[in-house]
Amino acid sequence: MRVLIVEDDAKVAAAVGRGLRAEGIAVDVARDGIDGAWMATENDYDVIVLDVMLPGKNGYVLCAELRAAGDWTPVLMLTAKDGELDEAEGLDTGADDYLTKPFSFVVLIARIRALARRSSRRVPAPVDVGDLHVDPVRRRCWRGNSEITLTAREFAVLEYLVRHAGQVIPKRELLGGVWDDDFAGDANIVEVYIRHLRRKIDEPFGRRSIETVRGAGYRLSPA
Amino acid sequence: MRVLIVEDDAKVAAAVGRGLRAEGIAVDVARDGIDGAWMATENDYDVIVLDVMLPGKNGYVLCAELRAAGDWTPVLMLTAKDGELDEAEGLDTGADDYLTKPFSFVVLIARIRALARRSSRRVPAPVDVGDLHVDPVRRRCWRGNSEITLTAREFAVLEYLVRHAGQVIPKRELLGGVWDDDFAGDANIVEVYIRHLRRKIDEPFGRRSIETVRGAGYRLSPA
DNA sequence: ATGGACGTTCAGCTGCTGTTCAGCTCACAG
DNA sequence: CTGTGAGCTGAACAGCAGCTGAACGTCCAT
Repeated sequence: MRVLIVEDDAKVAAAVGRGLRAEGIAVDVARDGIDGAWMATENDYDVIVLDVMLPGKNGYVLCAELRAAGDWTPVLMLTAKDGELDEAEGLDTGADDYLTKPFSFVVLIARIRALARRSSRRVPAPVDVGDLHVDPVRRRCWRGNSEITLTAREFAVLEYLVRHAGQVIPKRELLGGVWDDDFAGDANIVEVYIRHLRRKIDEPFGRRSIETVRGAGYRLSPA
Repeated sequence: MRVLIVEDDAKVAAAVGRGLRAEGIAVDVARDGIDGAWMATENDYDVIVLDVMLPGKNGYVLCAELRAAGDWTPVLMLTAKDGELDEAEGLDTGADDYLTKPFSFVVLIARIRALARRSSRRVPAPVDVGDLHVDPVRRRCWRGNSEITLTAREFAVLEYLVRHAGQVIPKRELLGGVWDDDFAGDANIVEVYIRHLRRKIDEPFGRRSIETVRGAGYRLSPA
């Protein structure tokens, strides 16, 4: 899952970002409305979290622009304090949900998940690749009848692979799709997680469903 | 991915070129508008990075000419300093994005990738030439029912041939299209890869689909 | 404070793959 | 028929992409 946060308050942005990342969600942060608009159009997010009060371009305007451009990515609007802005107004510009500060983390995450699940275009439904069964909503995964325990990041990688089953996914794409855009580290991290996944979903079952395509990337096959 | 940079400042061009190549992107550099126009029309790029201030022919004019000629390769315009040129003007002549100097490398690369991604959505379809089936997305290839394993470079060469099936492709064009344009090595490398491909996709099947056109190049035929 | 779970980094290893090279074949011109 | 150069071919080699186990640091629950 990939989320864009448009928030000028660095503290809030950092805190929310950390929290979501701990949940295995890839987070990009934009600090003003201009950047936010650009990132929203250039990338594919599951949910966009919009602060209402923004330098450059306020949240309502930004949201309305996205909708006008045909972008229906679910938007969660953050209002600075209760009553400051009319909820109805927020919903009218095309936001799908709103939340008033201060909010609890748990609620924020729950709402983000709900929005991601609700959006009909995406594929929140469980996916099968051969006898591998992945349920993004419940964050659980089975090979045949045996349930497999995965960490947040492992699940995120597997989910990405499953959603593009059969295709070759370049390492860079995995990095961009599962980790943050500004992830500075070594691309080797992808290999490490592929290793973890293989050890959990393939080796115990004598399978080899995650293939390496040298010089190109990885491919999840039903094999 | 292949990028053309039209930039008269040798320092900037060199730095950007080095950086992009380190990212695995093939880079060609033109030093003025005239050269840039010629290279842009002669080769097929994923993205063109245009400096606005250019000797010979400025970036806006060059971009407008490309568009007029039906070339819709994504263009990223570089303006020397903020406000020097109107962003709207840049976008109006057909540029897809702009960036003001000085810019950060990370941003430049991100924007280039974004532009390439946006346009690359149109070419992922599998191609058939006779009973040879090539699927670029899955990076797989079949002759009839038998799957053929190819290395990254072999696949790149075959993909190029398949996309221009029936045409005679000069060795130089293959070198330019599959390798980096300023590839320093021996052109014999093309012959070597043609040999590899023949051994994999023709000889085991008693075919001769890659023909040599002496003095001209190679041609992939459905035979 | 302690211990564990998790994400990330690191260094060494392995085998594949891209490239070079030298000698060969063969088509074509004279 | 013969010379020439374009193209063919197998082998050799160096570099690096990918694999792997382990160590490290951080966060969290106990």
